[in-house]
Amino acid sequence: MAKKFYITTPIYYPSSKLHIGHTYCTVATDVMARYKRMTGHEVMFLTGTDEHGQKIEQKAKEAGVTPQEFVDSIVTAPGGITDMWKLMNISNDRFIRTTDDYHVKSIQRIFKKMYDKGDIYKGAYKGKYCVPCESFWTESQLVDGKCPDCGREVKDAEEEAYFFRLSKYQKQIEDLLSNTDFLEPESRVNEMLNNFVRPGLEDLCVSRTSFTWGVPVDFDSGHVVYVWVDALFNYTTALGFLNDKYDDYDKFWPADVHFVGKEIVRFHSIIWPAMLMSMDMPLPKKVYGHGWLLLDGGKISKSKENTTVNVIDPVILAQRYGVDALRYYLMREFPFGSDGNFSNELLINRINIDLANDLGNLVSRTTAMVGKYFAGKLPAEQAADEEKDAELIAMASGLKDSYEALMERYTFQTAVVDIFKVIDRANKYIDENAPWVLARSEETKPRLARVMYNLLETIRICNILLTPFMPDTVAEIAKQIGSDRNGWEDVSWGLLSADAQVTKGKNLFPRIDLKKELEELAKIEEERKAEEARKSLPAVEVEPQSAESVDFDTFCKSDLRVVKVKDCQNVKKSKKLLRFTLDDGTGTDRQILSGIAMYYKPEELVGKTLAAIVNLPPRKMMGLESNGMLLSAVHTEYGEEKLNLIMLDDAIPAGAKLC
RNA sequence: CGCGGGGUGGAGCAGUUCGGUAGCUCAUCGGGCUCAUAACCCGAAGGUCGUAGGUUCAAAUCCUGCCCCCGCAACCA
Repeated sequence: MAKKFYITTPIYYPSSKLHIGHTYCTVATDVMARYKRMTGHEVMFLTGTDEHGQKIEQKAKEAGVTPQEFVDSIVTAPGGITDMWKLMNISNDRFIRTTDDYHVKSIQRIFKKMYDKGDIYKGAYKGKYCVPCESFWTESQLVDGKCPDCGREVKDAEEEAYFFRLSKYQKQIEDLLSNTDFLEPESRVNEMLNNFVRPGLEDLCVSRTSFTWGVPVDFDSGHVVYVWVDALFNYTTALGFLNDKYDDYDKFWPADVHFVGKEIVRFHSIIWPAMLMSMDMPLPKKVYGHGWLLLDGGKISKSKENTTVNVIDPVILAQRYGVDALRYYLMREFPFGSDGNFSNELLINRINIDLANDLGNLVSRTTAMVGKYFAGKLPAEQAADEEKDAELIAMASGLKDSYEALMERYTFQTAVVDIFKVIDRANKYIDENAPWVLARSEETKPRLARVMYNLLETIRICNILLTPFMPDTVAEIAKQIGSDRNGWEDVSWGLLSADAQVTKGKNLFPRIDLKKELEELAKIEEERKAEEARKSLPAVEVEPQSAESVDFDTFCKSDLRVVKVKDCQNVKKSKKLLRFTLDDGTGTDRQILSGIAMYYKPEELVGKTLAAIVNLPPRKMMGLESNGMLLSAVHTEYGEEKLNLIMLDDAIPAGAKLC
């Protein structure tokens, strides 16, 4: 009976297109799944999408479609997520959508079960309520104690909601994290314990009444199941837990490993096991929190509108360089557990150096020589191995064990690096033996044949081990060296048949002209961005005028004054705040903080004449006091917010009143 | 004292678990080869491993203080 292996990616939230960060996680999972299949396991590889929630509901509304139509357009439509995984050669066995009928039914049953057990109870979600907006806010969401949407007063209110007794599992979770290797890498464990577990776990709100796009609580209409129960249990419903769609729960649960990004480690290492404990279900054997791909050292974000940071489109990269090159880069460039940099330059260099120069070129020169010297077929007559062949053969033969150990620990980077050490050694071996010299005399032909055989054999072994990373390339190389022994059990020296038909094929990885290519990419990116902006967003938008009137006396209470900028500095540790020292005509400097650092450099504002309201109550920001507010004009251009300070004629003296 | 990650030749990284000659790729310089994708092979120069102290026969690695960078959080009148 084959050993079982169940592995999952997170289910992604399809509020917009996925980016290379999602690709990274999914590729890593795919590599692991393929590795396990290769080594004889019966694998279940699950990925999918988490399609409920307020944000999707909102986005759909904006787009003028139903939530279901909205998620369909991102998940299953041409060019959607399922297409993307096909393009990336992802070998998932199943794809779950939380809107799938069977999942919804299962979740309702799970929710009821936890309720019946008493681990889910009805309580009240205390907060601030804004009557006109009909919305709930938490204390921290309020702006100056008022509704962040409309700015009106809010009042204490309670919303009925269901809670999960997370606190009940405090001890067990603490024990699970601190005494087992449930969560890896270890650096994440401390983070969880210090931040969340040791301070005390609070019961978790698991239902909402503020939106409807979710799994309905079937015994209490008006409530929908909030993300935790809905999304996390996907790992079991996709196996048929409490539904009839599938029948693999007993076979595959518990999962061998959940691969997750570090931002959701918390949910998977605290909430998820607690809920499973509540359900008396076995826990997954491991949760592995991988790192993030950083762009120029900064986080990739779906919503980031910052102009200098572009969201990398994996589709474009895969089309230009090939899926395998991209997959290889993602696994090779940095360790799986830590953050790593992504840039087009790093990617192209990696492709050129490892794939074109080392691997591609090795295959190319080897197959070319077998073709040239032996018409594609090595003769039976071969010399015995010599002393100087030993190192190459030993390296290639010894690779399997270390590779296996590394893959089992998810150290993909090192596994790949080790393979390439052997590939490097093979290139050196060619130089040492100078086959072109051996080819000059009939006498040395048997030796030549042996050298070529050793090269082919080295390539064959490395090639098999690269299978999880570059499935297409591996098949092509096997074809070129004429190998029909390409399985895990074939990773053993000397199995290539002596008369294998070798064919020099196309270049596996053509070299890329770095400079030219970077220019091309920059051009594509620019065009794409301009196009998108023009297509989907209006050139200029302004906020609609207020319907509410303000009486004259109230307006007159605002003391608006002309001020001169004496000094302006960035506030340390803040991206948004500038600290102004102003002359307001009183003779005493006035300090105002303004969140406009994204729009202005401090030095360009010194000496300017601006307008400010000066009789606002003082307010502290980042520990500094702000006395008033600078006036500026805001509008939106192609979806991007623009801000201009109101600049006045420098002839106006400081302190002049605006009325 | 909010939490976490990090600072290693010009660039990007490994090494830190379990102290013992500081390693890889690129870039630079010199040489070799001509089978191959202007690629491959050899050699050289270049590092007080952020900083100050401590433990030790021995510290990039263990301990303590400090500085700087990044992410989360907060803030954005």
